[in-house]
Amino acid sequence: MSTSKRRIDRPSTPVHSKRRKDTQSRLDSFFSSPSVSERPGKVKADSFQKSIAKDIEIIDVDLLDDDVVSAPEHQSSSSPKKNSSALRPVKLIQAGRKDAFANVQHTTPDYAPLAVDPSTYTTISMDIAQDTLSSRFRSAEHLLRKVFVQHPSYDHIVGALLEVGLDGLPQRVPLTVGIPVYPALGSPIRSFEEIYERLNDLPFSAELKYDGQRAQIHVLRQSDGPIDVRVFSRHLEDMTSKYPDVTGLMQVLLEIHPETQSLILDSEIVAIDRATGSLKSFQALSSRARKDVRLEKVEISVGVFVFDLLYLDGEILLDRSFRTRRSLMRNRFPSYIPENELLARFQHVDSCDSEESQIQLQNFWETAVSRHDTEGLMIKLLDHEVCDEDSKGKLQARKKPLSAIYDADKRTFSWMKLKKDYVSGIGDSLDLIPIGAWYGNGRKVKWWSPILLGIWDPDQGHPVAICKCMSGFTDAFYKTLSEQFSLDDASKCSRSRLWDCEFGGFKPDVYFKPDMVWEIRGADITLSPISIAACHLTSSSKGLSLRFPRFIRVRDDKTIMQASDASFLANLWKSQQGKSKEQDDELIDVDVDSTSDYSEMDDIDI
DNA sequence: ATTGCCTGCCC
DNA sequence: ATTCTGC
DNA sequence: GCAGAATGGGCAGGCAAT
Repeated sequence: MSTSKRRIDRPSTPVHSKRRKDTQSRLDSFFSSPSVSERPGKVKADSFQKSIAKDIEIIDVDLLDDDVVSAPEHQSSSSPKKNSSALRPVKLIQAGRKDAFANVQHTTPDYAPLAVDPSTYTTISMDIAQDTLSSRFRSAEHLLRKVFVQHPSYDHIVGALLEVGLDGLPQRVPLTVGIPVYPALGSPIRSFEEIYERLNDLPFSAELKYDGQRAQIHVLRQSDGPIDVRVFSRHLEDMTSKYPDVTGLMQVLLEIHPETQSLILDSEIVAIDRATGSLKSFQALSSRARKDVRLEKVEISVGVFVFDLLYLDGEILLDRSFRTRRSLMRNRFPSYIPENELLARFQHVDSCDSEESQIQLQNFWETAVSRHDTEGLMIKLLDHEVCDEDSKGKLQARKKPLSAIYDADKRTFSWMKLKKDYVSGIGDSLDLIPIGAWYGNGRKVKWWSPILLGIWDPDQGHPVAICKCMSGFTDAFYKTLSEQFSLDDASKCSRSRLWDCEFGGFKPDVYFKPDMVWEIRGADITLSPISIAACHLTSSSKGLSLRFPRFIRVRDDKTIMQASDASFLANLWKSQQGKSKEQDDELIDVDVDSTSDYSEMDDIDI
């Protein structure tokens, strides 16, 4: 077995190839970026965030398993000492240890390209004191991660690493138009109080949070004229062929702005009604065709609601403050509706800055809550926090100052999402009956998970399945539940359908005796292909279900006959239909009766 | 051709 | 997506 | 505070069975 072959160039690692999508090759070929190797990549782009070690595994386990693991001539044939030095990095990697990555990285420059000496690993490890080593590992890992989230190409990174090592890496592999950046994310919060706690009076912007699809749009004017556009999803999938209407929009936009060479925008693509301009549901958007869509074939029009600018004409803007990036974006690229009706619209997200006034902010939130076509607000810190000299040394143990950079791949509190359905008293809360369950997996093997829930049908006098639920339960609750509904007690739980219920398309492993009521929260009511709940009350005779269902609490005070019923559900659904602006007043007739509990409509204080 | 089932991706 | 748990 | 795990509804697309 040859030890000299660099397995980096092999098409894939057998062990890991199955689930890996061919993202890398597409990234590398786009805009004729300088591909380092011709390898048809098999690297899953987002695995870095799961564990750096697991990704480098692709590069280096390849190396190692050829050169070390499956090279018995290097080891004794029978019982190789499990911790023999040459195997150490492999072990670390297999154990998912992050420092394994750094270990490998540090040794990378020592690889002779065609002849790897496995002992290199430990030689280096042994020479350096453990703490020095681990701190070096940490900073190496940190640097690599930072480079990776702005330019997720292993080919480029490994190539640069072999040439210039860690130090020159950021300059060698910078953010590049055509290579997607891992998007910045927002942390969930549940009140304005929490905003002020976190931001402590620093100015922020509140943006409407639209219910669409995240899109990072790259635009590059090529030297010979044509304008290249790429659209990437939140997980960096290339969606360009799904959105010819967005591509077309960006091309005309650059025709209007002949001075512009290149840019990267962050945005939400939202389905819109072409006639009225009102927003359509997420479900409408997701019914669009996804592959090789032709502009004339587009059936659902969209608006591109832009909210950030990451790159402009050769300048990387990630480290600028949000205020700077935003004003650059707004001033340079005003909202625009193309004449060609087939093209997407270019719009800025609606927003209200905290500097305007408390009243305006309050109104903004209330508007967001009342219209049913938005999810809530995104709160974004506008400026980097500055630590003044006085407080520097002496004052309290300060937290790290907040920054308003574009923090690729991070869920920070400089971006917060305040969704209506997080806030108690707002959003859809249902009282549902557990009527069945499935056997759990993994850490939930000992318990029932998910649980099947039903509404109450007063006409038939039995529950009707509406959705499954697996979120919001504590381990302790699961335990209790497994005792309350045990197959040992056939009066409560059974493999066969002993109790009168309708299940629609749901086929649980076990059935529960309808016996209790739980409060379940969700974001939206959906028209469901498998639920038959309230199906006689919907236009399409499809049933209704719940988006993002999660358990809130047991309703000991309710019997199953007091659970939410079909008409309550149907009213919720109707009230959320077609409600863009003010036009929904006639429809709202949700009876706030005994079946629901709206008692705790706590206003949120601003 | 049509239907059903599974995967992969969106949220 | 949401949530809980363990480091 | 963060990563990891388990799994929600629902769509298009692809493939196999009818």
